[in-house]
Parts: sequence; structure tokens; C-alpha cells
Amino acid sequence: MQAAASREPRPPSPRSVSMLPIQAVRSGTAMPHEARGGSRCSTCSMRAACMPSDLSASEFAKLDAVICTTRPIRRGETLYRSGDTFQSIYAVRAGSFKTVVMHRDGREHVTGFQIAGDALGLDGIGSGKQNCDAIALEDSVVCIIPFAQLEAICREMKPMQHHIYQMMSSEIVRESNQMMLLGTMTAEQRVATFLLNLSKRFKARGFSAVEFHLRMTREEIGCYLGMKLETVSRMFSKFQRERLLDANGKTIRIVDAQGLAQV
Amino acid sequence: MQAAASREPRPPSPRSVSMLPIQAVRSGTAMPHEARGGSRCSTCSMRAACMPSDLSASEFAKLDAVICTTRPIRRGETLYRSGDTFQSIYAVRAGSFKTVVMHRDGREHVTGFQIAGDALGLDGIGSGKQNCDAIALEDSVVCIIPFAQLEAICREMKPMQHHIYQMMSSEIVRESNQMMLLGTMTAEQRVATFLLNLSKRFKARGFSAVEFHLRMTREEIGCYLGMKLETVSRMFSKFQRERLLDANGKTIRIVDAQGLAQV
DNA sequence: CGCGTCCTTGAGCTAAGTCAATTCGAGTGG
DNA sequence: CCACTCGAATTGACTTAGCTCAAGGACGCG
Repeated sequence: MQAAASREPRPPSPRSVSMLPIQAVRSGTAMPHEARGGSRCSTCSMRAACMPSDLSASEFAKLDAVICTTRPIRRGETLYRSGDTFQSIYAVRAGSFKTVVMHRDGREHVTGFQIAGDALGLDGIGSGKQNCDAIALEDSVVCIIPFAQLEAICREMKPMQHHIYQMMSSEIVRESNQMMLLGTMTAEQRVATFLLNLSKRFKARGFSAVEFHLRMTREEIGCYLGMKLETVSRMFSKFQRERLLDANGKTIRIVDAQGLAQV
Repeated sequence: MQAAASREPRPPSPRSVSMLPIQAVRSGTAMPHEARGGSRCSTCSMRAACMPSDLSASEFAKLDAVICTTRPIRRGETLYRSGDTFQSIYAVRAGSFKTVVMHRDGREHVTGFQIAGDALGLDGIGSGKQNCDAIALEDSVVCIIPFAQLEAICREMKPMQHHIYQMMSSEIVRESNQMMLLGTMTAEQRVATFLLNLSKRFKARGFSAVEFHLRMTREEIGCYLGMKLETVSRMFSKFQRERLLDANGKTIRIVDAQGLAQV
């Protein structure tokens, strides 16, 4: 329970590592911390989501030197667990995750779903320990960003510093909105808001805003929205009857976004 | 109703002011705090809450040069409003606040209560606009911390940089826990958790953990906990019947903290 | 000392939860 | 390729926690 005083074992010199190809992933096993190289931010398709837009070439080079490793996570496996020592933050490069907080009495709550381009692990900085479990909803890949090194970079690179503040602040705002949803909306409104929000995020990442595949179960959605899985299912059916939605299992087609918005 | 764009007149040169006593508060107001002399972080009784503990004297001096102004806010007045241009973050020096987010349809939700030592305004960094209203629950005083200057300081002062990350991360964790509360707990559990949490925070600030005065109405509590004011009232009465609590209007005495915890 | 705000309590209602019975569908193994 | 299995999803019937509406009481402030 007691937090360790020093939480960041100095990582090895970034420079030496970044230039080398990292050994291939061991087959089959899911060892934490296995990592592979060749992941340059400067060429990443999700760049716009993770980085400030106004970096110079030399600044990019510095970043590439630090964020040199990615890690594949299979569906159902955890990227980190509540209580793990915090060392790095992560960016989802491909796939998707859920973050789950657990109360000692076993109560569970999904605090968020992260898709490609989203950040993970920001909640660990405060206490030096991860505060939730991050679990892959499908086979996924994350970029590993050692936080101590990121902090150092931010001290030299103003746009990067500001960007990190913005990311954290945005997470605070996102959570405020979710609190509002949980505190004031009906089940119907929550589900509608959830779908529209997902749609917007998919669109922002270049996917279809109208038709998409849910990676999570009804139960996980319910756990995120503060309701039971049966209620989620009923709302899906209801929206379908009202011609707002076309839901076929996990495939969702939004028929009337405006209608959904004013539920 | 319409928020003014900026309600913070650019403070005069920090250096000149920080050494001078700040002008007296307008007559009539009964400001509930000690001497209004220079607002130096280095001598502030709430220091431990706002600052890293390991600053050198010269580092303190730099901070004192930036965080030079305080602002009194009367009960019911707003420190900032949703949509205001973000410029500064704030530390509550005395008194207390609530933060309220509002949905376009008029739905309102209280996202937090802040007491002395707490930070305000972290949610504005992301978008450059304040995301909620901050309203004083009693006559209060805040320290104004211009964010651009704070960022500059953080680039030079590693402990301060880390401290800001920690504060923001802790806010994310706090909100996660509140989401869990809203998503999974019964009304009874929410109220018990709320009271114990307040108690803990008062204790951490040197006030009694057992007996305290609520600054907010039942309605505001309900709005924070996602329930109606009548339900809040009923839970107070229930706890009183069960000898867990002694509630007399806004004065609360916690009789059986352990009992409350396992409700 | 009178008025408005806040709080308490009761009675009945309703949205969402619980429990249960099918149905669907993606994998798995013969 | 089909049968089988097991988790996921849907739907219905019934229950209940918390909401709504209403009335009365307490308190604090001008």
C-alpha cells in the first residue's frame, strides 16, 4: 500500500537504444515489457493525436529517440494493473482498450475506452502507482513513453510541455463530462451520448462516423455508463424501433444522429 | 449571465507587488482569514498543499515573484465561468468553492467541492477556455497563478514541474473515483462516502475530522452525488437513526466512521 | 419579527434493476 | 463440414430504489 519513495529507476541511455533494432517479440508468450523497435513518431499515422503539430525536425528527432518501443497486447490481456509502479505513459497505436477501476469490495467500474491515438496511464503520475487496470479489447499495440524522459524533454521543448498539460487537462474535462452523464442523464440519454461520442472519435481518427464495430460487450458498456447490460440492450432495441439506429450485434450503424442527440 | 471574456486584469509587475502588502479589501466584507499582508507562498499556511516540499530558498523566491496576487470572492460569486478565456489556475487560500458544469439543455452537475489548499481551473488548459463555473460557497480568497508564467517556471524547476503533473494526475484519479461512485454505488453509499471523504480532507488541512460545517446545501450535495436533495436528506436522517452520524442542519458530527465506511 | 430559503418527512409513482428463459453466434473439435 | 459449446445478447415479468409532489417546520437574515 505504501508508495515507494523513488519511482523511476533511471532508464538506460535513450540514445544507445533508439538506434538499434530491438529483438523480435518472443513467440506465444505475453511477457510484460517485451518490446519491438522501429516505431518512429515522425512517421506514425496517429501522430496528430499524440503530438503537438508545431514541432521542428530536430525536435521530432529527440522524441523519436525516447519513444522508441512499442508493445503488442493480445485481446483480454492487461497493459498494466492497478498498483503497478508507474513508469511510463502509453499511446494506443492500434486496437483498443478499456480502463477499469476496482473498489476493494469487488465493485468494478469502466472509466474509459481508448482507441488508436488515445493516451493511457496519465492517472498514475500522481501517486506513482497505476490507479486502474488497462485491458485490451482486441489485439492491440501501444507506444511506450518513459515518463521521466518525457518530463526531461518537456523542460526543453515548450510545445511538448504544453501538449502534455493539454492532454491531461482534456482528460479532466472528459471525465467531468462523464460525471455529468452519470449524475444527470437517463439510461436512454447515456446510451445515445455514448454512441455519438464514439462516432465522433472514430470520425476524428479517419474511420466511418456512421458505421462501426463495437469492441466491447454490452456488459462493459453498461459498466461504463452506470447501468446493467440488459438496460443497454433494451436501449439499443428501442433506438432501433425508433429508426435512430441499426444495431446488429456489435455492428452499429447510426441512422439518425440528430435524433439520437435530442433523445 | 453572459460571461465576460477576461475577468483578471493583468496584475502589475509581480516583483513590485509581491513585496508590498496588498490593498485592504473593500469595506463591509468580512474576510474570513488572517492578515492580508503580502501573499507569499513561502509563508502561506496552505503551502504544503500547493507546493512541492523540496524547494530551495531561491526557488521559493521565484515562485513568490509569480504568484503575487490573491483575490477575494464573496459567497455566491463566481471566480470564473464556463467559456471564459483560460489564463490562470487558482489555489483556494481560504473558504470553499463548488465547480459546476452545465449542459446546453440546462442540466447542471456539480463536479467538485474545493476547500483551502485545493486547486481550481486545471480543466481550462486543454481548450484554452474554462470548462465549468467556479462559485464560492462562502466568502473566500484564492491565489492567482498565471499559467504561462507557471509553465516557464516548470521548465526550469524540476520539482515544480513534477508537482504540477502530480496535481493534474491526482485530479484525474479523483474524478475516476467519483465516476465509480456515480456509476456503481447506492444513494446510501454515496452519501457515506461523501462525508468520509470530506472528513479526511478537513483532517488533512488541520481541521476536525469528526465535526465540521457543510458549506453547501442539500441540493448541491445531491447534484454532486447524482441524486435529489430529498434523498440526501433521507440518508442523513437514516444515518442518524442508525447512530452513525449527528446531523444538525449543516453541522455534521461523525459518530461512527467505521460504520459509515461499511454501509 | 417576518419572509424566504433550506430542510425534513410522507405517499405514491416510475425508471431501471433482477431474475429467468430463449436465442444468437463465434470458436472448437470430431 | 457439421455438431456442440459457451459466452453474449435479447426479451419478458416482476421488484424496488430513488424520484416526484406536497405539506409543514426550522432557521437565519434584513
